[in-house]
Amino acid sequence: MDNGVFNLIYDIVKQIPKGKVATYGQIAALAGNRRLARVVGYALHANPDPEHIPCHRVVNRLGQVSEAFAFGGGNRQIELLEAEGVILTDGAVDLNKYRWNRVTTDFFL
DNA sequence: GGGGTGACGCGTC
DNA sequence: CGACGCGCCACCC
Repeated sequence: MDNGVFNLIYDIVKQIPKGKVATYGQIAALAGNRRLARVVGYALHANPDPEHIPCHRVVNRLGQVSEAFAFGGGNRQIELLEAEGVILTDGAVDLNKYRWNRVTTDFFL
């Protein structure tokens, strides 16, 4: 079943609330090791369920979206984020404000 | 079955 | 301050 971290990554990405963004390292850290960031990127790259996996809410530690975003093609990711209320500055979001804190979210929950 | 790469992050030179 | 390599896991050839 979830023998791999892959499945876990999908589960975490699905938990990202609307209007917030998470970094690959953040997800990787929740998955077990922040070094798994590469696997996170690969997992999103596979994106077997884009309708349930908001990969567009996942950005790198710089808050910038991947230019190699093959999810719909082009900067589609940016438009999706703005549609959720996330302001993008030069293709990057303010992680200080939009970074999804699972701990904080859990605190509010 | 083995080797190389990748939508990243961080440490070190 | 800038550039390079390493580490991790999974998938492709």
